Amino acid sequence: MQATAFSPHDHTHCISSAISHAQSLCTHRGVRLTPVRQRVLELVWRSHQPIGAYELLASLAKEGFNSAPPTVYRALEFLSEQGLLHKLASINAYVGCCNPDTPHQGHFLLCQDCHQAQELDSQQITLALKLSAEQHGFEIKRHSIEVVGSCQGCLDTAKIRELDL
Amino acid sequence: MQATAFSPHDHTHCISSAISHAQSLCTHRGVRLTPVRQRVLELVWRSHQPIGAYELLASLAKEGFNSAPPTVYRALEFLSEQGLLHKLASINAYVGCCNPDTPHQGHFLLCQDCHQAQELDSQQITLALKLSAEQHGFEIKRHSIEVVGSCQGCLDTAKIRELDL
DNA sequence: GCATGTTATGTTATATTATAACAAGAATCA
DNA sequence: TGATTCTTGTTATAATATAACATAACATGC
Repeated sequence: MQATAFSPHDHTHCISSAISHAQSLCTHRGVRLTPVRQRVLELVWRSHQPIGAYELLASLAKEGFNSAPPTVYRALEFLSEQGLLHKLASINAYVGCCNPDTPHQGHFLLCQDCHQAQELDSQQITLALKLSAEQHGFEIKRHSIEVVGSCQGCLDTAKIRELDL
Repeated sequence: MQATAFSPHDHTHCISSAISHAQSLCTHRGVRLTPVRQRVLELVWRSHQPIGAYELLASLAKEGFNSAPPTVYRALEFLSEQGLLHKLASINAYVGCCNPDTPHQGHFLLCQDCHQAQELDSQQITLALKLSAEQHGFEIKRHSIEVVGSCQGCLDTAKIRELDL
């Protein structure tokens, strides 16, 4: 099985690979991954959960970066435009994108227990949405799907607890 | 074709039928559709677009209702719990639910031109999501889908404008 | 180099959205 | 009627996000 946010993995590797990937992607596109932007992306990846703007801002402040809200919101806007992260509107939090090369929309599983987010890549969902929109003569520009529930790990943990009682 | 938010229709009828529906539903469930709650629901339906909490609050104030934020947020919470409206997280706005009897999740088409919202009811989408979640051992509690784009009417209008040039 | 336009950041203030906490009132019901 | 629960009133504040304008850094053609 592939590595997912919900299963144990070497997250340090995730971060460094995401950053180097972002660097080459930006170079290739002729846009600038400035220090603040890169740092914000690192912080987003470093967090094991979707992270809020003001939490990012606090981290930036500790590290001596400028720490007024526009700083982080601008960085988030840039990273979002470049497809390097997604915003989860239902929880006002941001999460790194695993696959920034191919433009796509965010489909997420959000675990309400461990608060981790797993990005989905389901062509079926995209197709079903497309068909449904077509039936209404609707032209899709972008979309977002946020699924809240419990991930496998947390479900297992809960079951084990029940047995212990 | 059925009536949709994007096609012309007698919206006054929508409102009154939604309210009377809500009334009987609340009676049946033994919960109270108090004056504020009913008025908020009416205002949501009266708006031809998803409407924000503070806009609702301003209307309530004009009508002599109490107009501190908790008033409207409490009403919205109640109505949401009863399935009488949905929140659109991506635009922080609320929209009446067409089908509050059968518990379901919000799937919406949001037109970026006329700002109207159309609720979808696609079993295919729900199924595709369910399958995708199952593959990850994920148990869905709730989900939301928000699709931004252009509705048929606005697309047509745009085409006509092009011809006129 | 350096003038110029463009992009990015700094800074202050404020807008927008939402909730906490506690008091008071109204409905329900034994 | 007293106890209980649900609902609303009220004040304050938290959390999220943007406007507006100044300054700095970079890029580009001359």
